[in-house]
Amino acid sequence: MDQRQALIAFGALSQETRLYIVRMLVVSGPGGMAAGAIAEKAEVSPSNISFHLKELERSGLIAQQRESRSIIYTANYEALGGLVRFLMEDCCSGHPEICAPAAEVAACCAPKGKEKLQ
Amino acid sequence: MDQRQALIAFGALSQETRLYIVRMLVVSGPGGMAAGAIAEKAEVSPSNISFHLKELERSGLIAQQRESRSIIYTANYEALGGLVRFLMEDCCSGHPEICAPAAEVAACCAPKGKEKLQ
DNA sequence: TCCATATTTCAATAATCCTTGAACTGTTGA
DNA sequence: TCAACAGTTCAAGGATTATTGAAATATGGA
Repeated sequence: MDQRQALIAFGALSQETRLYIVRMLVVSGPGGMAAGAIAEKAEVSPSNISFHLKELERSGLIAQQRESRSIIYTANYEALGGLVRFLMEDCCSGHPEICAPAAEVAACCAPKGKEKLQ
Repeated sequence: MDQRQALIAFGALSQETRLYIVRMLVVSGPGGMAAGAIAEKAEVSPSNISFHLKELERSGLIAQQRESRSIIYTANYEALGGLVRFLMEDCCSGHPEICAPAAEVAACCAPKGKEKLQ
């Protein structure tokens, strides 16, 4: 994740509908969701959801794949991780204050720590 | 950090000059930087830097304090940490892929791990 | 008090982004 | 092949955001 990509990603996340989509797709997992289902959940028109999905795909935060008539969108976990990484990249130059809360959240994903899912 | 704040923060970070400012302030530490110095580094006009600094302050990602003639801006590490946390909040619902890289970066801030600064 | 410095505010313009509805493309089943 | 379904694309308009330069505010020193 370089600065150019990060700028696009932050821009993508700075719009209500798009932030909602990303969070929905993160939760929905590798199975993803069809564009229509996303539109319904987000309560926006097909053409509008298409506009935002396209923007999110351009940012690399989500990916698409056709499945029969539907187009399935999934979160790109690697890109999201990269963005978090980018945001924290500088913080270790003497400022653990930023990393601290991140480390805290990350802790719940520790290999052995699966007991506290959700 | 709620969704409303996150939206504003992502919007704040989605502009080149502002992303540059934030990264500069994170590195510059608690001492911060004067508006003029920031403008010079970022190579933009005083009125333009003022516009962006105001936007960043509105987002909560930076704070200001007057010091004699200068106005000193500093990064708000807590807000940045909160944003990282917000971005990762959902990922533990079965998707350690997002947290993994974050945990990796965060690791360098571990209490005992100060040997690997920068 | 007056001037210089440091920065902000304001108004106008330019640029970008979002929404909408109509038309278009691809896919499936009758 | 045709109709229905699932989405996308496009153009127009509205809304928001960014840039610019001129004027205003605040501070400190002569």
